[in-house]
Amino acid sequence: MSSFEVKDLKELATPIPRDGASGSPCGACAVRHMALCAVLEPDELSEMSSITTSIELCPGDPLFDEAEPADHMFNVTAGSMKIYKLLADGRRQVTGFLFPGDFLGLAHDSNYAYSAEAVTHVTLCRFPRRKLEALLHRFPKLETRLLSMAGHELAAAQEQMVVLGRKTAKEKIASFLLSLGRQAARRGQSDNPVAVPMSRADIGDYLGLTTETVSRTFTQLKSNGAIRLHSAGKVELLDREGLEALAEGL
Amino acid sequence: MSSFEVKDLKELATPIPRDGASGSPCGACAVRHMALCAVLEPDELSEMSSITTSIELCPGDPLFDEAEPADHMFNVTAGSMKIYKLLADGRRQVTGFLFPGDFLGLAHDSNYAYSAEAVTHVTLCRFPRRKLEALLHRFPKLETRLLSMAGHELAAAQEQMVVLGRKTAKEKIASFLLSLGRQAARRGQSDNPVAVPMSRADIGDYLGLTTETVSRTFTQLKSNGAIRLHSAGKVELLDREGLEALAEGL
DNA sequence: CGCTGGCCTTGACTTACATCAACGACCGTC
DNA sequence: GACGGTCGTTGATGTAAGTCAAGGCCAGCG
Repeated sequence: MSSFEVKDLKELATPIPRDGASGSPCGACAVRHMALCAVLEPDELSEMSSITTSIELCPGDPLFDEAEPADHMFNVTAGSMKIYKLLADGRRQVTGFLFPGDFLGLAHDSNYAYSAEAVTHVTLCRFPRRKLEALLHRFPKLETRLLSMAGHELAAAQEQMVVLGRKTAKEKIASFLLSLGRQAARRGQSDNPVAVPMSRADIGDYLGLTTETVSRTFTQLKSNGAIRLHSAGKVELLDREGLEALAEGL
Repeated sequence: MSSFEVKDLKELATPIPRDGASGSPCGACAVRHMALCAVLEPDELSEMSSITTSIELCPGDPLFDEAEPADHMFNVTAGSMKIYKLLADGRRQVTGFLFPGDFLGLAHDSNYAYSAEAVTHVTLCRFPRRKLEALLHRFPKLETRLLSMAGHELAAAQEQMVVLGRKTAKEKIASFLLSLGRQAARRGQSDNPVAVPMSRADIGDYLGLTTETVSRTFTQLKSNGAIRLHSAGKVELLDREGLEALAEGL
């Protein structure tokens, strides 16, 4: 089955593995090649499928909260989410945005280290933690895959530290747009114009800025001719070179 | 062999696994219980030892540079290191400080994602990447262990994003001192006074501040009576409660 | 259709931290 | 034991981004 054939509308509309029952709904999953389960053979996949529940969230719905017992792990199959941490007085740091294929819920102790919330309408696969861990031990290549994904996340986290610690507002926004674009491209979606589904407040909390500064910086880049703001959260990158130079600190 | 017996000076002075030869110098390693190799049995350990080379660095010595081919992975056995990324114009973000037991060199592609440099005199175990990866596949529990360490690092990275994105200079310094203390305690070292082996410039580059601001903030906390600066990079935490309140944003 | 309530944008003003510039403390070297 | 260098501290000033406040733009809804 080529990925060509897979990409028709009907299948894109139902990438959700359903609980139990039919052999492996994962077979038709549009994001499987990006997800944890990419490394599994059909028979292994059906085992994974058997511990999987499908979940849907509306924009703003919480998936779990920081410090809550980490009983499940998840795989985003459609839509976008944000994960964040709060300070006692309500200051918020969004530590990441998640897209189809992304895994979440890796907890280093028994509780979640962050909160997770839907940005758009979202569908996920949910795995009971203990059962998934058992599967990781049965299929070491699954663990290898997870380690590789964790390595990616770690590299992304370090990159984000550079953004937060050492870049100006303009450089932060440029980096953010380019990174959204790169992620969209990896998923085979348009990276220009790039979809920006999250609010100015979320972007600010991700970049260590206020909504006002985010807004001002967008209009500044717009007047520069570097970007154009379309409706429905689409941003067109008119001067990618310039944005890249900005993002690298040139 | 209880960890009681192990803790005499002679052995602490030679935690370095040597290349090839004698059965397993790792048996005497003071940091093994914290390191990747903690999960291995003696016979497995000697296999690991057989691919290990011991390395020493003086303060300021580079271990590897960002974008260099990632041919080796490392385990810190003594001293402290920093890892950092640079922007094109020289701005630097220190993404972490490493201490005995810490692992480094996990690269998500074929090149290192950051530079690593010794802060103090450092000893490390060096593993050829391909050989260590082979060992990971032979001993899945090694991979499980690495995944768990990566999970820890990821959680630490997210915590650091909160620090960088949303905390004031005073809160950053308070968080930093407490985190150094926690790490020291995990290694069985004093967390009060806490050892601060790195320079003001390194601290600034870790916290997204200038050396001047770091210095001023230290003196401010000193006048508050929250800390006392000793010689040799020791900082005494006089008001831990106050510092913790600061760090949490209260 | 006009009202209401989110978002987003823009403007005026404030501020925490950066920058620029001395100066002091320490340390090894000759 | 004076000298040069590095690192840390302190002071004066500048500025990027935050804060406070007001409108604008929709989308949903009575």
